[in-house]
Amino acid sequence: MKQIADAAGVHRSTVSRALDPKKRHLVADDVVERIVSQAEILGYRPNRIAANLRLGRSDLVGVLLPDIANPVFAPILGGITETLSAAGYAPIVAEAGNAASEQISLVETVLSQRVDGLILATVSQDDELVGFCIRRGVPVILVNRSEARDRVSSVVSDDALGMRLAVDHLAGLGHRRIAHIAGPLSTSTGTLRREGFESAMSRHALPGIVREAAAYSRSAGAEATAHLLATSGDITGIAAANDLLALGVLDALRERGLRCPDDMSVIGHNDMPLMDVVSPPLTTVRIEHREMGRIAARMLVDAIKNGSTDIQHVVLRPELVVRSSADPPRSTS
Amino acid sequence: MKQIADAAGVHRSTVSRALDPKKRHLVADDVVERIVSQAEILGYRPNRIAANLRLGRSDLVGVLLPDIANPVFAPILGGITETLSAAGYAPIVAEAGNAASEQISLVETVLSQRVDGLILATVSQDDELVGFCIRRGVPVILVNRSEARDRVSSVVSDDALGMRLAVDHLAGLGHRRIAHIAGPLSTSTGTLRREGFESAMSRHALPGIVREAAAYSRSAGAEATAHLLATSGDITGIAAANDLLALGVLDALRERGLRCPDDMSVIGHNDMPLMDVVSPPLTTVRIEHREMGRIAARMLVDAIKNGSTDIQHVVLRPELVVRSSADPPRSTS
DNA sequence: AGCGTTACTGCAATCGATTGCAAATTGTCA
DNA sequence: TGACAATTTGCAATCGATTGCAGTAACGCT
Repeated sequence: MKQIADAAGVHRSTVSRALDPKKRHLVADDVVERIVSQAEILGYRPNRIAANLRLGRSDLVGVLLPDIANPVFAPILGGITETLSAAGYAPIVAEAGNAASEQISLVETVLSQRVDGLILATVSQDDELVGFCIRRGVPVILVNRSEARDRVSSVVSDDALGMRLAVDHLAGLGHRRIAHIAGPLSTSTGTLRREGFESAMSRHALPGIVREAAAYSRSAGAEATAHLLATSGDITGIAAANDLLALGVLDALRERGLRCPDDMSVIGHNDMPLMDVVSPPLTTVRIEHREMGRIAARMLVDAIKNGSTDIQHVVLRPELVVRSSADPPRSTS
Repeated sequence: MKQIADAAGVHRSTVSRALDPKKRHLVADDVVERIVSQAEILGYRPNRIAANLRLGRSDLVGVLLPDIANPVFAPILGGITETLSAAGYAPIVAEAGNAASEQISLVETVLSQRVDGLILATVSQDDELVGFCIRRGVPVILVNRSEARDRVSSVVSDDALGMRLAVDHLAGLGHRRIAHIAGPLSTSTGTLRREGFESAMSRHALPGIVREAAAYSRSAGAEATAHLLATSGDITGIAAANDLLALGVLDALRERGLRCPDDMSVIGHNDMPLMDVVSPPLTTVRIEHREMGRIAARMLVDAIKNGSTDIQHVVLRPELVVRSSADPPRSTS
């Protein structure tokens, strides 16, 4: 920059102004042109670090995901990066383990990069992480999962509606004995979907059977299903809180020699990639994850730029995707 | 930091030294203690941006992926983030489109964040991106795909071996008419796997039938398969360059009323997540993507820290995973 | 006592931008 | 012609660390 100033015969500050679109009007046109062409010649690249030091920002946003390999989070991350980079920000991704203490130290690390904001996809219902970030004064947006207390903005799917779609579909097919494989109740999705299941069931005046899985994973889903089948034998339909759990249900059924949908109808949640190609193609509740990421990123950028502290909750509308894993119950019933 | 200096009654530079483990020995023990405790009290957080400005670095690494939603890249990214954050670096992820021009401008954006290095998972065989980065003097590591010219380090899978495993398996089952759905030949994986296919076939003294898909996608795989079936009718086995392509093959077979593996054996490549649960469970070639990401990150960190410019190519050993999509051909042959 | 070490600590420059304030130049109007 | 306004440009401080160099004090040794 100094070189440009010398080459153009002006002061560094003039160069700075000439190169900033918002300040360019302060500089005479011919000087601007001289500076710009010199910058071109010298191959000038502004040093964002220096500018950011001065401006007290970093143009960086931290994104915390529970598990990068989980196909649900890939589209979310995609939507986030897309929107963020369009707004001139760059996402720093971090993969959080399970232990809360670990998470805090992970956030410490991310924060040490001086991120301007944070998008969390990891929070549990009552997460100390949120309080931690608030105390640090870092703008935070929750995505996919929300927290019980209303301390920060979030963008999530309408979990209650999603479960209602699933239950209504099963009930509409004629199922009466319907069970729910719940996700970890420490997560908002786990709790909200379970509540959604129960209220939807009671609208049909049906009793709901619920079994909580230890985690959002295939193996946990299989295990929960095994317990379920051992306890309540006459179930004909299962609404899982999550596609991964639904796959676990399928695993458990297969192991017991039961067929889906013939012996048992199964509905998932999320419509992860490839759910149309599993066997049987999974009827599930679709959530627009990519859009979720986009909105979250947009809200965060807004919060950073305008310093707006008002919290708002965006709730996306899920949609039932009917494939082949749910059929009417066998006529024997 | 100035506050700490005042509170402890020393100069800022002393504080800096006391807080840096590598320089702490230059400061008297009691002073260190005073400074550390004051830092604690004042809740001091070092400003990495300032330090990095001075040190001319950013502790940031750019990661370019062709498509975040593609399940193959999620584990790679996972391995990268894991290793990077352990080394004190943070990954900035960017999703590259297809157009090369777009990619360059994307890299410009990433580079404007002053990243210390770059990991590219996007390159084509002869990619101007690589030259661009070299000219800019940014350390680069290629992952998953390599380039034809040997200008930078890379970590990839042994594509030739992978295809040989697939072909040997099919041939071992008794198949004689085997086709290959190749990936885009502009990518190293496309070319190398095709070459691997052909040389493996000739080892068995079999003629190889090859059809190139327009992209690594299900629809492109289905399309290529449709062409293939229309042209050469007596094929009994297909080795796809990629699981996504293999899923496309399955789609095309289904549409024609052909069953897998009864009418046609299919082998994929990559062993993406969920390939065990599709119908039929896919026999495929497993690649340790997460490990690939780890190694790439480690190599990049090494290149950044030691400024080592020597290029090296790490080649990972793939492994055949036998599931249910490949059986002996029907006895009619 | 005198001299050379060693151990600390302070000073001030530096990294590369941004920006409020002041100065210089030119233009405008009465 | 003089006063005042508008337009440009320069000056220098600032963001928050790092570090080479120099200076001081304490210590050891003969």
